[in-house]
Amino acid sequence: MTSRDAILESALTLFDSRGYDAVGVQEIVETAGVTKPTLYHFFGSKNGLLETLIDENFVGLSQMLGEDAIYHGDLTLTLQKIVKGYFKFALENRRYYRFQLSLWFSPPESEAFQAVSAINEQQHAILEKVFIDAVANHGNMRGRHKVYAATFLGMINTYIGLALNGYVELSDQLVYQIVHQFMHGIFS
Amino acid sequence: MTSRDAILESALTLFDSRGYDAVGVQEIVETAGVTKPTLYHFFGSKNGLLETLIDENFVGLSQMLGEDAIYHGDLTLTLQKIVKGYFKFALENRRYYRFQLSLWFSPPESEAFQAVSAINEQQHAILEKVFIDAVANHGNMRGRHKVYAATFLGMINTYIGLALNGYVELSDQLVYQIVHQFMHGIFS
DNA sequence: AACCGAGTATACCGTTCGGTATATTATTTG
DNA sequence: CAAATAATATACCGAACGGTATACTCGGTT
Repeated sequence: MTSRDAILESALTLFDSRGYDAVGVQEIVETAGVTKPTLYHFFGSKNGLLETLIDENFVGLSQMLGEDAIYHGDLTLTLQKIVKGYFKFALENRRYYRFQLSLWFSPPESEAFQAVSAINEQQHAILEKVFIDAVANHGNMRGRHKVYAATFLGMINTYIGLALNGYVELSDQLVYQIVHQFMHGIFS
Repeated sequence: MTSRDAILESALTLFDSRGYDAVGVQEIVETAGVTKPTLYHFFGSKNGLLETLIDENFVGLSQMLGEDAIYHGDLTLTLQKIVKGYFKFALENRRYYRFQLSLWFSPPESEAFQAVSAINEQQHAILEKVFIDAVANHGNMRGRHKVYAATFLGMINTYIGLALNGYVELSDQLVYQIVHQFMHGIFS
C-alpha cells in the first residue's frame, strides 16, 4: 500500500471512531506509519485530507445515482433501485457511510459541514430531479420535490443507521417496505 | 444572569454552531464574560459542562415523554401525542435540539457519544415500553418493539431536522401524516 | 555523469489545548 | 462580628495542536 493510501485508510478509521475534530494529524501519520510532511505533501492540510477522503469515497455512491436515479415512468421502481443502491453502497463501505452519517447533521460552521455540503447538495439535486420528472405522472407532487428528496434521503439514512447499529437487516424486503411507506406518506 | 447560566448559554451557542470538539474552553469563558476557573468551579471539566448542558436541557423532553408516552389502548393516539410533544420541544429549544441532533450519529468513541448515550437509551426505553404495552392489542408486533422504537424516533428526528433547516413546518397535519406513515409501514 | 522532481525524515515553529495552584473577594452562616 | 464557604481573578503548567523549513534519498531523464 502506498503512503497516500495508508494515510487515507488510517484517517477514515480514526475519523469514523472518534470524529474529525478529535483526531490530530500526528496520530493519523503514526497509525499510517509515515511522518507529517508526507501527509502535507499529499493533502496540503488536515482539511484537504478530509475533502479528499470524502470525495474519493463518494464517487461510488455518485456513480450509482447516475445510473439508477433516472425516472423512466415508474416512480416506485426508480425509488426501489435507488434504495437498493444506497443499501449496497453502505454495506460495501460501512466505515465510510457511518462517517458520512455522522456528518449528516454536523454543525453548519464546522469544517466537516463545509466538506460534506457539496456531496449533500449533489445527492439532493439528483433526487429532486427524479421527483420533478415524475410530476407529469403525479400531478399532486408539484412544488414539493425539495421536501420529497429530503424526506426520502432521511428515511434511507435512518434505516441505514439502524442497520449499521445492528437493529435491522438491509434486505430486499426492507427496500420494498421503505419505498411503499414513503409513497404512502406522500399520497395520503 | 448568573455566571453559571452565562457559561451554559455560551457553550450551547458555540457547540451548536461549530461542534463540541472544535470549541475550546477559553472561547466559552470569553463569550460568557468569565474566566476559566469559574467554569471549572461549576462544572469540573469541559466534559462535565457538556453533560450538564445535555442533562439540564433534556429534562423538558423527559417530562413530556413521562406524561405523553403512556399507552392507554389507542396506539395511533399515543404516537400522535408523542410526535406533538417532540415538535413542541424542538421548537421551544431549537438550538439545543439541533445540537442533540448533531450528536445523534456521533462516533461511538467520541466524548459526545458517551454524553448522549444516556438520554438516547432513556428515550428508547420509554418508546419501547409503549410498543410492548401495545402488543396485546396488535399481535403482529411481538418482538419488534426495539426496531419500532428506533424507527419511530428516526422518523421524528428526520422531520425535525427538515424543519430546523426550513424544509417543512411542524404542523398538526404533519403530526398526523408521520404517525399514519409509520403505522402503515409497520402493518403492511 | 548531471540533473530533476517526487517522496520522506529530522527537528522545529508559534499557538492553543484542557486544566490548576494560589490568592482574593463576596456571601452566607453561626 | 467572626468564621466559614462560595465565587472569582491572576498567572501559570505541560502537552498537544496544525503546520513548515531544511535537507536527504532515490528512480527516472537528459
